[in-house]
Amino acid sequence: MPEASPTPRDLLVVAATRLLDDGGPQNVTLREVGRLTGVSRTAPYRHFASKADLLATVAAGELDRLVDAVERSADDRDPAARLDAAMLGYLRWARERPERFRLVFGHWTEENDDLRQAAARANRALVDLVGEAQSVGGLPTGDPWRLAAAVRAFVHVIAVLEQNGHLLGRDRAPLSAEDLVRSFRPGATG
Amino acid sequence: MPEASPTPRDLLVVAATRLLDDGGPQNVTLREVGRLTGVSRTAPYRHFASKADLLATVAAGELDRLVDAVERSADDRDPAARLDAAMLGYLRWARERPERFRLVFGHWTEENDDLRQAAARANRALVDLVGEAQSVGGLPTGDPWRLAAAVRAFVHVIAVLEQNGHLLGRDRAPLSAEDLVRSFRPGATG
DNA sequence: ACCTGAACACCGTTCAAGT
DNA sequence: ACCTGAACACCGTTCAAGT
Repeated sequence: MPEASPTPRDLLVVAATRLLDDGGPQNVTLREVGRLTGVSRTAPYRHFASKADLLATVAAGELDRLVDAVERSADDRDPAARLDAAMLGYLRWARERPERFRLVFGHWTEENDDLRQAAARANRALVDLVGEAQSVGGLPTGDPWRLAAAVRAFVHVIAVLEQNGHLLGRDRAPLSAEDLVRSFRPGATG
Repeated sequence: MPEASPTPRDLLVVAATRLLDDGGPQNVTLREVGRLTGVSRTAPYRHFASKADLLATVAAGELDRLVDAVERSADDRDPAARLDAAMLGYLRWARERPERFRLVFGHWTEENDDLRQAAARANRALVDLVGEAQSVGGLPTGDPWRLAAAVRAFVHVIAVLEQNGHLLGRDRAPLSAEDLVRSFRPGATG
């Protein structure tokens, strides 16, 4: 069966994502989003309540894609290596799409059902990965939700630090984000 | 001797900081900064090249204050507790001034000499604290610069995670940022 | 169900001119 | 050394009106 043809709404999201990649949320203007999709500059208001709502929709979609990318990174790995591979996949996604990464975890969006559901899905996927790692002995036992929070915090922090240049040395070699991630060996999480 | 009376430039920075606290960088408009200080809306351009330059100046000043607050937190502590106290001071500063914290480490400013110098001072202060902790056995030996980078990364990450709500659980108790900071016990740092 | 055009209240920035 | 006022090219958002 053929691809469902994209709705006007989908086209607006695609255009907004392009503008986001080009220059961050400030570069996303509803007027330009309209122009890029061949409609007037007020047409986006037929589909989104505001610019913040449009950005929240973009963020929800990108969070889903982040989860997909992380899960693909873990595929085809032996069980012991899956969590490490997933963390490296997260890091790579953040590095290759810095503006989307900042949008997803930043303060540009509004409370929005799409975004809340995407966040819930993302958390569920991570808890599954962590539970799996526990079952093959790659992580200590304990509340998987709590351990997943630690994993998420750790890898997220590394990604943020790398984006903000905190890992760079001026006269010495930069710290490797990948090395830092691979060094993650949590103790008990009582 | 009396306080040096604030220059027009200082007043603009104060007004910008107030607007920043109230609503983030988007809430800082040069027009309103001018109005708050009793000058016209284009007067700020006599002192700053652009809005980004004004924000970079604010960021430089706030980074200095962050360093001051961190050093005050470490004062009057026995040597073994100084580094922990400093990290908790960093955390508290970030929590109490979220907009300034995001500005200092965010992407709203321009390359700017004030900001570069403030960053250099901040790093020097942290390397000193780490060297001191090493000398009393509170941290493993090794390149202090490299270890300082790890400390900075760790505490910064905790602060970011807390601000972004990554430490909250829906049905369970939130992770304590303070507990996480106190759990920082680095191993060898290659 | 989707779009348009005019309008309102804002922005950052430049520039000629003033004291 | 510092400030003003007019102007330009933008914004997000609303609304009456159209198909």
